Amino acid sequence: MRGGKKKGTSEDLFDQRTQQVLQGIIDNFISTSEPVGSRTLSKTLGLSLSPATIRNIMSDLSDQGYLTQVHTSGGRIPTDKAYRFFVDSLVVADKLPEQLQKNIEEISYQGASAVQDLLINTSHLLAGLTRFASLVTAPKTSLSRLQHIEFIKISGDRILVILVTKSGLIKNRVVECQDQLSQEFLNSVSGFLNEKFKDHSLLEIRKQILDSMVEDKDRYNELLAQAIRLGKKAFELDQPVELFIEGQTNLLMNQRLHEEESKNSLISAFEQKSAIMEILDQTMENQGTRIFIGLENELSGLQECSLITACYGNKHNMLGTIGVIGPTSMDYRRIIPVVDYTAKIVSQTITSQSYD
Amino acid sequence: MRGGKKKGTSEDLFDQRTQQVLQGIIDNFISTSEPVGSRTLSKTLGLSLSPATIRNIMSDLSDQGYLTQVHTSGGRIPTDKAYRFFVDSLVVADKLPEQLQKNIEEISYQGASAVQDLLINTSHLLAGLTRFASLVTAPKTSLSRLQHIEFIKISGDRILVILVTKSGLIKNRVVECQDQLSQEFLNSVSGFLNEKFKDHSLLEIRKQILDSMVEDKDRYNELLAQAIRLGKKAFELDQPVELFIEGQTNLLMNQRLHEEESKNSLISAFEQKSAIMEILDQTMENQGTRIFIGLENELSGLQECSLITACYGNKHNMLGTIGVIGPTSMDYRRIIPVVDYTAKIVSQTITSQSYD
DNA sequence: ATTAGCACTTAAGCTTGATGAGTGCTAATT
DNA sequence: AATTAGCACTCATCAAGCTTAAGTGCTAAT
Repeated sequence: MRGGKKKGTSEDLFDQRTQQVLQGIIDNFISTSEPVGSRTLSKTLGLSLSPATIRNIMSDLSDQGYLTQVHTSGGRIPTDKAYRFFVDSLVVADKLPEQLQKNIEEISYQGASAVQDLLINTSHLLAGLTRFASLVTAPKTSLSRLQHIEFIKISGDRILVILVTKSGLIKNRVVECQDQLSQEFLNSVSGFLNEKFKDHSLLEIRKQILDSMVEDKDRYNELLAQAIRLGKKAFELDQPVELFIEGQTNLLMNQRLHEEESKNSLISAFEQKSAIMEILDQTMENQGTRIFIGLENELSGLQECSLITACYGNKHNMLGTIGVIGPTSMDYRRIIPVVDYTAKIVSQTITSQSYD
Repeated sequence: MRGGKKKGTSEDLFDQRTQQVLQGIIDNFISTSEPVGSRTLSKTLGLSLSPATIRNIMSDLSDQGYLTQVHTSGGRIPTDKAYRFFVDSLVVADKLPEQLQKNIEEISYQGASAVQDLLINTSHLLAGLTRFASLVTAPKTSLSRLQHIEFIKISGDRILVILVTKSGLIKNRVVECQDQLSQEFLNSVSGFLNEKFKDHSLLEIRKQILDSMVEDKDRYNELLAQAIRLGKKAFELDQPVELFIEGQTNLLMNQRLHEEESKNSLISAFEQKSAIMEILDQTMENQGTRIFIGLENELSGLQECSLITACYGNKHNMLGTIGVIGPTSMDYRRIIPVVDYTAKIVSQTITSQSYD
């Protein structure tokens, strides 16, 4: 009645029935993790089609790359392409059960007065709710804007630098300093820096400081000189990868990844934190939930997994990313809304705590 | 020649040969993880004893609880008791290879200006060197003595509290405060607290503050009143369990723990961080390396593992504990010196950085 | 005290055959 | 023209039976 499925071209527009069959296979496989055959499908699927008919449809789907067979005879399983199709046609994700919503909302209360705590709570929560591995990145420090900087002398030659960003991040680090500086002097320095740089992004500040060092290096104002010297130390803080990963063990214990080898490559993937950071950074370009299925993942260890991410941020811009990593055959309908809503709550919490 | 081994009593004093056999079995099992039989032993062991003789000895050892058989016939494996004997008779642990020493010494350089960083490095290192799971506790905050406290106003009603302890821990937390307090005022408050409480332990400080609140609650000195109020907030900081665990996946991937069930109970053991902390806290009573083998562990999930711990601290007292968790059949000769030396280096580094 | 010899035990590996779920293809049916 | 029934074929899984190798305990010889 509708568009013919046997067009000869490799168009991937299938009629409604084909789609239902594919859907059925995916659903079935997601819940059982077993290859699904024509007979089973004929029964579980609402449509009253004989196994033979279904076989024909499945055969077409295999040709188009939506299904594969593990063994010559033993049912078929969805490919990455099938999941992609499935996810794309998932117009409206499931509504999140109220209980889950409440669970998620709780992260903002659990004594998370600093952003870091909030993020740790979040990664706990995601790992717990999904029983997969969770990823959470901290707001990128270099893009954050300065809220406050302070120097505290804690011993003769050690100064504690405290940096608070608008997004609510608090960083501290001890720097050593050969000159003996009094606390009063340090106060003037931080006062100066606060006044001059408040609201500027850390990246910008670093740049300006480096510039002034070049230009004014023989300036005779001692305050200024020290301010620049200390400022350089404070702002050049390399950004240690701030990535919270949790629930890796969940993933390893997951029945769906049984091969020893894939587990090992997964572990080594988790060890490449900076590679993961990079991927997550890229997701910040556009808002909303993003889904990487199997081979779509750039990191080879994750190519038997799916990665679901969502960004959080305030009204001005996106700050960081949260996500989960699970088997490609995860229950997308359940997981996507969880990640989505969690990102929303994190955003809200951060916004309400930001100092804008 | 020497004390008879067949005394009838259950004395566990065996002659040298018996001991050598036990040693051989343990060594063999540690390196192969396979039950070891009389024939193998007869060959690998230097002594020229026939399998039959060795069988007799093994039989005795079984009676005394040092060996068990997994199957009726299939070699024997050492029990916890055997490892305990082995470890106890390990008078001098192996000398640590120089390369390893160097690796360990590096932890103090990797940009660890704050104690927390040092501890994270340490837990990384231990997990990496042993390929087991590592545990590191932070110095107990309540026992640490105050080096410096500071309040920074970061928005209308939010105050950042920074606490530096003598041991080099830096803690920060945001507290909310209904009264509008100026930064100058906060400076006086922190000045007051610093002066009054420097060098006191946090526990003590908290107690004194609570006492003053009872005694002086209607005192009219505003500075004092606020100092106490803020101080209460600052020092009542619950102590979130500061325990760094790393390399759990190492342990799960370890061939020696294959049963699904034991893996699961191990995972749940790791989730009970506070229980682990408690065990580690107890080890701080006496210095030196401590070893808990199998059932000696109080936490049920760890009863198929051994826990090796050592404390670190400065000249005055022990601050925290480091340790590793591995299979009972780990290579104690190699692992013990690693934990030992690492603790030594951590102690040195902390001492050199402490503000005493 | 030690050892050789022997009967016995058992895990693990291998083959075999039956079973059942699944497939592709063709021919009959609607 | 689409659907279905029928059939031959494939293959994983399981159980049964068999063999092998490593190990044990016991007894008798050394």
